[in-house]
Amino acid sequence: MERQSATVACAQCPLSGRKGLRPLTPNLLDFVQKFKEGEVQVERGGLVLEQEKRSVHLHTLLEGVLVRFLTLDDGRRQIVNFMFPGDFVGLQGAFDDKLNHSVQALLPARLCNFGRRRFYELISEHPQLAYDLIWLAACEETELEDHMVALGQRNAREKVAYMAVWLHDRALASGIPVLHDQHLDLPITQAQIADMLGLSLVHTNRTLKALARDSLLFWTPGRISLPDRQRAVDFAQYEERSQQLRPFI
Amino acid sequence: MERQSATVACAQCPLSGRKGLRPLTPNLLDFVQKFKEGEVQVERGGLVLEQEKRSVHLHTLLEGVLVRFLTLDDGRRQIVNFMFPGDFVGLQGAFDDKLNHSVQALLPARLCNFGRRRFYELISEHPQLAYDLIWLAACEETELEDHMVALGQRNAREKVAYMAVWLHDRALASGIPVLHDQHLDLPITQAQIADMLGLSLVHTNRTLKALARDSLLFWTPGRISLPDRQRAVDFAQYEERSQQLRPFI
DNA sequence: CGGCCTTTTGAGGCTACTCAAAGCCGGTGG
DNA sequence: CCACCGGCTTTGAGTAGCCTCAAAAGGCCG
Repeated sequence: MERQSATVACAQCPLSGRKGLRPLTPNLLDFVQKFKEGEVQVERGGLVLEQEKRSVHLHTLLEGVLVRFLTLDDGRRQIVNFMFPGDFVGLQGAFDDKLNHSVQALLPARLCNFGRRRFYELISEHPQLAYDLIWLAACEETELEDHMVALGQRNAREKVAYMAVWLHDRALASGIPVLHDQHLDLPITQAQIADMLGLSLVHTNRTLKALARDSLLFWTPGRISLPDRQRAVDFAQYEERSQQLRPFI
Repeated sequence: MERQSATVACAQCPLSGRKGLRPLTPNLLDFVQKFKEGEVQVERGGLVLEQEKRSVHLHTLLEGVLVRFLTLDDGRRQIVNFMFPGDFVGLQGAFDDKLNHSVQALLPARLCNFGRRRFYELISEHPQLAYDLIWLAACEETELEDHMVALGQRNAREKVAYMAVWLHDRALASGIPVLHDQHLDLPITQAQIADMLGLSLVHTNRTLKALARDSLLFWTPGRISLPDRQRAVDFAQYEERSQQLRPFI
């Protein structure tokens, strides 16, 4: 499921220069290097973090896409967010002994490891890093709030449209290829769409069909196509967020 | 709606020694004092922050209870969280020019003001403050995730039970009085319950009736009573979170 | 007393759910 | 090379949970 992989020096961090991300200064790269404790590679479907367990590491996602979800005792699942390169993974692990959520790889992923024990040390010497982490946490909060609006206030079709546009935006903003600005290749199953939007699997399928019939969006296995983004945005009442360059650590 | 009020020195901060909160060291109190730019008092129903606007200040909630919500263009509202004394209000305002949500006072509230411009300065000199802020942000994230599970996976009765138990927990943990460990006095309208849980007003009302019929909980205007907390917890599949002392700034 | 906000109740309808089963596709092994 | 298997998608049928429209009742305040 997981395996260690050859570690890349921070100076060669694949995130430096990645579209949408604000590069770290050489000075900070040097500093962060001292905290990097190798990398993990996780294949498609593999678990990065597991709910109820405690994590030894915090991570930065170097490559790939992740899903974050909670599971109830009776098996119901709620996907709370997707994570893209540059995102900080497992922040809660720095404070709580038990994790609130699980994290799974949607695409083969590579993550950078930081020791949980040295977290305070990591942020205390360079306030810039602390500032950036708070920034990322604030972004994350904004995203969750937007997802909540979708969950609570939108109907099935609006929900799916919202999710499609959001994924497109997020992919574009983090340098995941989007062919012709329309086609996003991500292996998201209908069961996952259902678990994110609080819909049943069957109704999710029918809703996808309906949206395709109206040519609003085509969510085929492995690909999300938005022939007319603006129309989808309007339909979903999607609220555009300012796309600043995101920091990463 | 808002008015300035007599400022209290940080050394006399009403949050020091408040139940559930970890007091600041005299050293830090002194430091924070330099950033305090007065207070605001907001009456019941008054707006603390407004969506789409930019805020000049960040705040710490000294007294009272707040609701945080987003509004769609067509008027649909989604309440995303409630805030209790010690909570940091308006973190997003430190980074984005436009706020994602509005914040309204549920009880008469008093807030401490910090200048948005000096945010970096505030966290950079004392890493402890940065660390605490990241902690609070992580807590907030956990809460939102739990709310999302309620929104996406629970039915109407479970949702209401979840919300009641959660509010009780949060009130207890921040020193809001809960009579006999059962009765929490909070003026939450059925419309607000509906807006938090993604239910219609009518159905919310019927659900409350049904829960009262089963003696699971009594949510009368102005008061939430839980005669048997454990039964409500089980019914809602409420997940208990570790209650550590929360930091505040 | 009148007006406004909130709560309550009734009736009818649609959205989304459950149960069930078939089709599809890629992978595996005989 | 083909049969088999498991995971995912698709479709049908019937139903229940929740919604909308509508209106009355209760409570608070000027």
